[in-house]
Amino acid sequence: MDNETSLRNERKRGSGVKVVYDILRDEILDLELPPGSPIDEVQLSERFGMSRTPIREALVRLAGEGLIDTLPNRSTMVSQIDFLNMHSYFDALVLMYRVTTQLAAKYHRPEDLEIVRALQTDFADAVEAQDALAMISTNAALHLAIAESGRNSYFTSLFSRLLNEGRRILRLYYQSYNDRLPRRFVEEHDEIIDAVAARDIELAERLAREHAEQIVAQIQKLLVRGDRLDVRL
Amino acid sequence: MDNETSLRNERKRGSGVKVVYDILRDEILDLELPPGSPIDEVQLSERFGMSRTPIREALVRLAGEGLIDTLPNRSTMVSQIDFLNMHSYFDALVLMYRVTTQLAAKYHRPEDLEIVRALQTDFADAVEAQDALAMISTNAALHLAIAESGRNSYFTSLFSRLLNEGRRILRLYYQSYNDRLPRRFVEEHDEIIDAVAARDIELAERLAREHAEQIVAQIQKLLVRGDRLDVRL
DNA sequence: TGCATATTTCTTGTCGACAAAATAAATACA
DNA sequence: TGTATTTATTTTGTCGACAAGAAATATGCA
Repeated sequence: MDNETSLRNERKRGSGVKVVYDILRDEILDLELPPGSPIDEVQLSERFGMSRTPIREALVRLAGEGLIDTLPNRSTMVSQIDFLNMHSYFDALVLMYRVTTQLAAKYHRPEDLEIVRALQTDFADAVEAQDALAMISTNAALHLAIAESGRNSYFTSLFSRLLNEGRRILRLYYQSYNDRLPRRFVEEHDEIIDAVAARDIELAERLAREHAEQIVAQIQKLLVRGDRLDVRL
Repeated sequence: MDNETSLRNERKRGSGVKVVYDILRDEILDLELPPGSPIDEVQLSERFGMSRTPIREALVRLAGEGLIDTLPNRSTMVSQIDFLNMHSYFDALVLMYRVTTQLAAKYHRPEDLEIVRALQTDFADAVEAQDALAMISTNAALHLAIAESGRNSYFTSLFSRLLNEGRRILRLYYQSYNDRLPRRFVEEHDEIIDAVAARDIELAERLAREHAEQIVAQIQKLLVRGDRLDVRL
């Protein structure tokens, strides 16, 4: 808290909203603020040492992404994870894995792969170090980089939303593994990247699908058993 | 302008933001506010008879959906239609047509089809009346209803975003037809709905794809010739 | 004591005003 | 006259304060 209030007077105009937005977003996605946590504007304005106006703007943006729910004239709280519609989430996630990887195999440029490979190294390091939070974020960054090399901003932004939403679920998931993840994931990533680099569109799509479906299957073992994951196009 | 200012004193608390948001959104999507139009907060606050605060909140939400662009500390304007990345748009649109229709064939319930059929009637009426704006909105409503009967909120919301974004392009497109649209579209809709009702998943997906690709192809004839529309999964 | 109504408290929604940033206009100087 | 610097204007970002709605508490009455 001290870190934030100390910035009170050395803040650039317009930066406040972004700071609040980023911090709250991370706290929500990392389950530091678990679903259902009340969000109080005055409390936040005291915490960040600014008036309610910029806080409010950050909250509006978070609400726009569905991360918080606002009851009119009443309280606002961190939105619940929708376990009932989890199958929707998994369907969408698998499809986006497939589509973005496939497009990456088609349209990537050499310089994209450098970034991707660097992020894959980061992910491997995180697995080696058994750092769950780092695994989640580097994994997301890696797949987003692949998606971006496919050059379709609509798919990328939906994928990004899904991966973020997933951070909340994955946080639970990784915990169940005692924050240890098999190296197989690292190898699968390598195979996917190789297929993309070789521009083997079908292989890239198949590997991405298998990768995604396997992750989903493992998560589902932990959750209410959804029985509707069979997207075939 | 009078309509809006007259509501100055009879407004329910909290409703202002929604009103401003809805109106501006429609004006942008219907090209009443063409891309690049400057958005002035004080001007809007005078127009709607309220302070800048609720105006600002509406603008933040619009910016969140990419409908306006905000230059920090400077002007904010209606965002440009991205003709350069149009292929991305078409790829995403076609895929969403396919996925949502396919899921509808799988998971729709009888009561969903009543709504869908009613909206199809509305669309047919609009075509008959040669009312371009009505065609655009009823067409979007119809396909969204189909999507919703597929019960995947992630796909539905991306599809909704795409159809809205499309309203700006379609507005140009329909104009090129002199606001007349062939009845073929009505027939194609009927076929799609029948396939969904029969739960013929493959047929529904194929018809939706053909429907979408045909529309896209016709739009592309009007635009910068994009050469990257060949999504095959 | 139990329930309905009134009052208080608490949080959000809105407002008007001020300050900072950027742009446009004006002035000074060569 | 042309350019650089200074000043004014415009527009956004932030603030503190107030009002409305809802929830919590207190009061009145049977």
